[in-house]
Amino acid sequence: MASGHRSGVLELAVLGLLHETPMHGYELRKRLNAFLGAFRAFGYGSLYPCLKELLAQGLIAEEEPGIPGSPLAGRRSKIVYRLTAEGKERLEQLLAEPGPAAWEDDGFGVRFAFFGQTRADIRLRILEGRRTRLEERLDAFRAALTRTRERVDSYTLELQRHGLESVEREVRWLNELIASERQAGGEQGRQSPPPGDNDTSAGAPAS
Amino acid sequence: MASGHRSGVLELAVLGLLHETPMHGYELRKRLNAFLGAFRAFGYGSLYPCLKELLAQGLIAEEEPGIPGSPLAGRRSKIVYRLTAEGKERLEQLLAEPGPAAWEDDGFGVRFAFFGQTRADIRLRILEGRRTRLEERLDAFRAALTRTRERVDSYTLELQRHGLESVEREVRWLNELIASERQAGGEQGRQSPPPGDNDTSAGAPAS
DNA sequence: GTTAGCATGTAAGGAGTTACATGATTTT
DNA sequence: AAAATCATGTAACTCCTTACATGCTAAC
Repeated sequence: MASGHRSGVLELAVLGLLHETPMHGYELRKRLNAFLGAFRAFGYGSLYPCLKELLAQGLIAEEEPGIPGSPLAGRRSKIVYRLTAEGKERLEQLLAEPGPAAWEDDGFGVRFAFFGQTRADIRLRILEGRRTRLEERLDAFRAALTRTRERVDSYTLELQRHGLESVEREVRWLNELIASERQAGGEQGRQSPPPGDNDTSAGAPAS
Repeated sequence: MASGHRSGVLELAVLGLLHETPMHGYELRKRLNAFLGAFRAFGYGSLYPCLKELLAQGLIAEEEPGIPGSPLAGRRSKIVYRLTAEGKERLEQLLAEPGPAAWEDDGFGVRFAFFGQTRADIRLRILEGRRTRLEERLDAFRAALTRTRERVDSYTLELQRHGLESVEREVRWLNELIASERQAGGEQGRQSPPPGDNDTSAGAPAS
């Protein structure tokens, strides 16, 4: 009920960033766009309504200023948000959520960006899901190429060739990532690193 | 007035495909998705409303069956659409339209796919616009990378690295295309091939 | 004669975008 | 004190997706 018009990339990204540290909207947006960088960008018109609803759902809360009862209780012009306990739960659920959401371009991108907060077995599942998705695309695509071979002009063909190569390239990238995840996961005990928060030297691939 | 809720990728793609040959919706959708292949896909829920409105605007028309006054005048179950003269005009206008629409991911993709129907000078302008757009992205991106360098974990970094490389790769691709356009354009007279319809051996890049 | 897939559509709604409006703070 | 830019928001709209509904036609 109560019209949820939220779910998707933005919610996840906001929760994920606020998990690292509390922030106000303006800064959040900058970090967001730096973070998602090449593949997505949001404006305030998307961000603020999203914050509003996350607040209504109790997933985030306005940070209380240091001294309660101080004369600063009036409207401060910065509103700092932090993740609540429920928000943290929701974040974990979203990051681990199986199914299409995690393989599509955007959904995969955000989830990958937060891999540092994700269990090793789930990381692997997401990487493999993404690869399968891309390989399906490649098949459909190659089939279409062979079928229509003769009937398209060279520009169309060139576009498809370039698209194909891009996807192939991403598959190779995924293969490397998967290999290095498997290695890291197989070496020591099992999956899932100890729930002490990860530092910067996590299990990510060597350059 | 009269609520135009059409403009963007689909309209252009439909007009472009119908320019090549008349078709009914079902087939159009298949061709569409084969054509745009890697980077976009549409469902009937998008296509049919689009056809409806293009029809209302007079940009496309239902094909008359061969024999007028024949007993087949009742509802045929296939509705074949063709491009009208106004539709062709609109198509040319859309393909040549300057500004952001032609540099963004989708807008550029469709326009490039129809380069065979586009004047040489416009092709070059679009390619260069796209390149500029991507280079802006690269700058903003590299700046963000340097600023946040130390504060992100290795997965985030890896994602950004991969994103950066993808964009760089597309820039190189564009550079090759631009070079080969310049060469082809500079060799004979000037820009814009004679307005006799182009055959398949157009000026596209060598593999 | 019934499944499979061709063919056409509609209603509801999701996920943002664009353009606008406005106040607070810092810089010059 | 003017200009820049930080900071927060809303209303309207766009463009597409999902789920549904329906009939036709060819194959088995």
